[in-house]
Amino acid sequence: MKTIVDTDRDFVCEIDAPCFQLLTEEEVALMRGSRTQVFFRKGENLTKQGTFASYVLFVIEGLVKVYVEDGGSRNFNLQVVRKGEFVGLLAIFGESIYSYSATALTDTRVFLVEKAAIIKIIQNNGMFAYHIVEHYCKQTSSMFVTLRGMMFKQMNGHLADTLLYLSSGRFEGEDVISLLSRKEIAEFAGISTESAVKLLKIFEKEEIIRLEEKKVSILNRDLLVEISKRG
Amino acid sequence: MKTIVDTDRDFVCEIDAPCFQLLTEEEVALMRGSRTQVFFRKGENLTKQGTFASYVLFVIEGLVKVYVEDGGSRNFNLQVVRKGEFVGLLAIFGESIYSYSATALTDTRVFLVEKAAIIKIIQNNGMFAYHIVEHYCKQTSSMFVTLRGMMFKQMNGHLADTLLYLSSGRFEGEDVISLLSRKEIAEFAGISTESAVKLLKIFEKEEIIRLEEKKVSILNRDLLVEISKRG
DNA sequence: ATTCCCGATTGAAATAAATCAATTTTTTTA
DNA sequence: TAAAAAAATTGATTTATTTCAATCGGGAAT
Repeated sequence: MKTIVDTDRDFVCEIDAPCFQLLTEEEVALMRGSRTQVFFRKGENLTKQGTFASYVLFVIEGLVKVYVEDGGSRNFNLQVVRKGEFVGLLAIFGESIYSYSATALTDTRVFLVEKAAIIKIIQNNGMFAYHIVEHYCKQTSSMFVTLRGMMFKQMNGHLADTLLYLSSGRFEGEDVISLLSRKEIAEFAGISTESAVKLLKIFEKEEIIRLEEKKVSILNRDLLVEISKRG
Repeated sequence: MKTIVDTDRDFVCEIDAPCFQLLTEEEVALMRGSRTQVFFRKGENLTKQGTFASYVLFVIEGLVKVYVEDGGSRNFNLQVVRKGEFVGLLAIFGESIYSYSATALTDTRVFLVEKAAIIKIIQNNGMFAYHIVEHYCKQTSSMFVTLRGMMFKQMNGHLADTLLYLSSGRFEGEDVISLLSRKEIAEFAGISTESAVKLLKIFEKEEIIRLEEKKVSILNRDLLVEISKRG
């Protein structure tokens, strides 16, 4: 991990995320004092599940895969985080242990904010806290959706959900799927790599998707939605 | 659902939950103006997944089962909520749709707080917001644990986790398991009722638990923890 | 260019758990 | 109290999906 401290540029100029507009000058100063810019190369870990979390990460540039591990070799990929979003915000409270691991899917630029600074600002600035609460709500909501999906659907549905998620507008046209190996796609769907490979072929045969190398093009989104709904 | 409005008693006297101590008189007044007391009989629904959520529920007395549904007949039970805890707080933001259903395991007394009142107080009172954030952190953390469990463990581990959770100190000695049917226990473990029944028998034979009618006594908690860890 | 290695692919076998079907027990209702 | 309904139990069967084993292919290193 290469740490490149950047004290010259102005914090507020860099960060135009909505929630930072809410800070007073005092709070900006507090955060400026406690943040550090860091680069992560593709494949490097931003957080590691179970390790002590003393800071929160805010993504400035790049894509990050968030996943949970079973300790052994199995992972389950939860989401792809992009610029303007936090990683590790959960660890602010309670045990200060990261609940999940995160690795860079592309070269990624983040800044680290001391937990203490975030906590202080949350306590002092209701509007900022409100945005943090909003973040949690969304995260938790999406966890509910994920959990329900995992509990009630089977392979077809899981893979359909994965393809829909990874090809959604959320990533502003970036081709996230092409950044992933078959194994990683399988880990998003929560199925074995072999199952993912076979099922992708089946989807291709049914003209739901087109496969070219690592690229996966969605040919029939409606049908994917249908498969997702059926479960 | 029987709605019993109770405007006589004093809000603050009733509610000694930590987060309400943080409110200013103004805020208490705001909340007092927008809350309604309601009784739910055992088995009644406090929230129904997918319905519009205009208020948040705060449990004053009783036990509530929170679960997600698949639309059909299958449920997955997430947690048991007790007095002093919120239900439906998630719906404050975003779509205002309950992400989960909740039903009373015992006769339950709650009060309903208008979403708008909660939002206003969060925005104005950083310390209160901080507590709400804490609530979300805990909820999300436990979702991560649940999700990891569901993804990586199998039946034994699921049932062990369920028994450990339901017999934990969290419920102050209340015998939660006895309130549940076999089907409901299975729904906590995320396995079929038949599997739960068979596995409970096996645990009994291995002297990990004792079964008497609906009562389940934990004889060997360490072994359950071991089974939970093994997965 | 050739070898090596890792990821992708494919089919066959194994397996965990669900479903099904039948019976017993418990609870509710009349 | 008897009858009916619901829940629990049990064993047999089915099924979805994983695991295993073997092969293929493309890029990196030599």
